Amino acid sequence: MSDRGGSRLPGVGDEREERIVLHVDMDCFYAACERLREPDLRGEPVVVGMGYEEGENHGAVATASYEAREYGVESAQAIGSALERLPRKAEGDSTDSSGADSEDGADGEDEADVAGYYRPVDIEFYKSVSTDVRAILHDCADTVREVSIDEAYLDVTERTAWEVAEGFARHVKNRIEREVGVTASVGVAPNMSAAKIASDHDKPDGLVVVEPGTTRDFLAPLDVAEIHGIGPVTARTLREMGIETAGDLADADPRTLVDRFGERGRELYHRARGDDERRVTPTGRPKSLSRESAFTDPTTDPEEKCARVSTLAAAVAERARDRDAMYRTIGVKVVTPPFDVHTREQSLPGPVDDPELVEEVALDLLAEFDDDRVRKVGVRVSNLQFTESDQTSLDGFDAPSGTGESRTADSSDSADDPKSSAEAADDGEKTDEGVHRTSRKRDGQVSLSDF
DNA sequence: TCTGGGGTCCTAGGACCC
DNA sequence: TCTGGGGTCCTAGGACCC
Repeated sequence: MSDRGGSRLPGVGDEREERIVLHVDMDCFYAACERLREPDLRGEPVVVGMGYEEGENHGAVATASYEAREYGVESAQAIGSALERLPRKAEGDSTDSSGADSEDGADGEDEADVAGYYRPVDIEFYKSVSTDVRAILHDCADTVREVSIDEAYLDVTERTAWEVAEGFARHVKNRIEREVGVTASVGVAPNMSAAKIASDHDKPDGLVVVEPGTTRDFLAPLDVAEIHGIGPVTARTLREMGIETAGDLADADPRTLVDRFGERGRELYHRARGDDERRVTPTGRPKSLSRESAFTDPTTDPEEKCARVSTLAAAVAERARDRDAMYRTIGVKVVTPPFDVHTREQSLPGPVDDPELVEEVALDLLAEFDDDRVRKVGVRVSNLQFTESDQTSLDGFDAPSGTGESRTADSSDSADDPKSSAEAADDGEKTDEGVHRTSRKRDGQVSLSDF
């Protein structure tokens, strides 16, 4: 290619080159997966609910197929509301189905064919489908950043050229559909931000190419809320400032934006102008792991809260162990009505892999909320360090952070199974309010790890 | 919206250190 | 004792994303 910005220092000079970035976004992924193993669902309204169980009406909508959206079913909606708009298809045994709460004055209750298929989330199955898609993506690009189970960025600069980028993207799309059986929408643009918006632009089964030099014009007419990073709160504030479209935002005075939103304001300003210097980098390791769970009805009962937190603590610890992660910070999340989120966390002197300690610290932090009505609780571990210098992710830049520290893996093994006598003695003293908890700990692990 | 679960990043104040 | 400046870590909360 001809030299554009002038030749730079060899090696580091890439920054201003035009990249070719693909954003691949699976269409209604959970619903598509359900259709994969249950082809009769094709063309039918499908609702996949989390926290939902067959025949029940609690939980929330994770994914609604486009057919279901026609009836006003939306993502994140309570299943109960979804059922009001789109009754459950009577399957196998008829009985309840439509009789449920019945609709108040809704029009046709005798239009019996207006009904949808409700399925609980089966994340393991979706992951297996996702794995197949990823294999294709990695085959098509040098760098892949998986953002979630159904979404990824690809840097394909070295694999194609702008003149044929559309064909390249179509090839990726076609492979996914042919080899896996689900459809994706793909956006192609010179940067991540624009590619993301492009993939969203023609959503089911879409393919949108935004060529270099055209991004700003492409973005200008779009609502600010379509920009990644602008949520409801920011969108409202922007509107109050008279900024409604990406074009308005691109023409705004960046100083005003920085005043209102801090450095994020400057970032959004650049995004609106089609400028985004972020490079596509491979998916990194998680920074935190958590589990949370809502009560069917908000509860005041301390025992109920403790029991739930204990369960979550065990689940989080297990999750961490599965991923070879040690953690140095343990926290809880408590949601009180209407929807106030409170977090408390505590850091340890060094990383541990210690389920009992997770539970102990979590319960301790929870105690502050003993008297509160609580609708939801969660447990989280963070400040992770990965023991196995690992295989799992390609591209391992090892030396994640602390250099020699990963060797603590050994100690965790030995400290795990045999309850040392010192530890047993410690447990006996828990009676005194559990205040001294942090200082005692499993000497085996902690002392080895810090300093 | 009457609100499910799992994440990320940013900000801001206080503690502590030099 | 007070003032100045800079840096890091910890904690809590907010906004956002899928």
